[in-house]
Amino acid sequence: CFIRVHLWPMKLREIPAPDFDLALTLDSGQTFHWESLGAGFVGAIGERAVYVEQRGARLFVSRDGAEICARYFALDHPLAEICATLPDDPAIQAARRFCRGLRIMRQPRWECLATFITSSMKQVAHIRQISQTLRRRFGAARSLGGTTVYTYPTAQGIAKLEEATLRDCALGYRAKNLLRTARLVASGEVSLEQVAILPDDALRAQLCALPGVGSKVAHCVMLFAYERLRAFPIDVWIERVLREKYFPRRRKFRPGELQKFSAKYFGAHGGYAQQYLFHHARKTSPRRLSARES
DNA sequence: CTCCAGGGATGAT
DNA sequence: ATCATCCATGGA
Repeated sequence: CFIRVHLWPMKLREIPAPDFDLALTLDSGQTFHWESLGAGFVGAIGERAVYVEQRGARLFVSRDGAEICARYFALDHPLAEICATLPDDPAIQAARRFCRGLRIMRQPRWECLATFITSSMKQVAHIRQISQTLRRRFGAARSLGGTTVYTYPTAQGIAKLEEATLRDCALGYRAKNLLRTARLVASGEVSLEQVAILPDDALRAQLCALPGVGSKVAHCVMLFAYERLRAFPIDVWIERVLREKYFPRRRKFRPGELQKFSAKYFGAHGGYAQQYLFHHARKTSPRRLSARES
């Protein structure tokens, strides 16, 4: 099977992908570097450049990326079973309908951690811009189908830089946090691989010890890079959803109270519930464009 | 112009 | 223990 992408024809391999929506998953705020190309997308999965295109319940993937893609997009997650364990309330029902085929991906640890350190108080569009700038300036170039994709810079690569160099990438105050965390990881003082054996609470504590990592970022990294499907990141969107849909009368919440409620209420696959609620809210929220209706 | 964004760290009550 | 403030930057 061939497809012509840009200049060069590329050999593709087909893999089954039932209950999966590629475009939806790539647009759900988990990763920030995939680019639309032709009928599909190009991006890097770790050190490898990949082209992937969906036709119905099948993916067509650049030749050496099939297994990597299947793992990256978590095509083995039993989505129907996972969804069956989520609470069956109106908010979840609406979010599930809207997010059919959205999967929680398995991302490389450092790349996910670093990206979410740079995500603090940033819109998705700008997180993408920061990710691409870091990749183009400090990552490795890989040519694919006539275009070039860039890997995410390693911790060692970031650790060598000066803070001012990172600030030039529009990182703002996040530059210091990214640099300090990169140096901790690059020096081996912290091993992102070794902490993977820890139970949820201990893993979260280790992640929160890193500069620029608090509760929200730690939950994101646990969910997107450590297969902790219980993790429930609470950002401004999710807090809004929880307040409106589950506590419409309440005003005050003690710190951690919503986190605790979510852990108990959404359960073992709460991360899926969170991602569905997040994406549904973000994509359907009324885009206030200073309504002039006079 | 103002408001806000997949927050975190710090210091004051 | 909770709360207030600051931190940079760009899109809407």
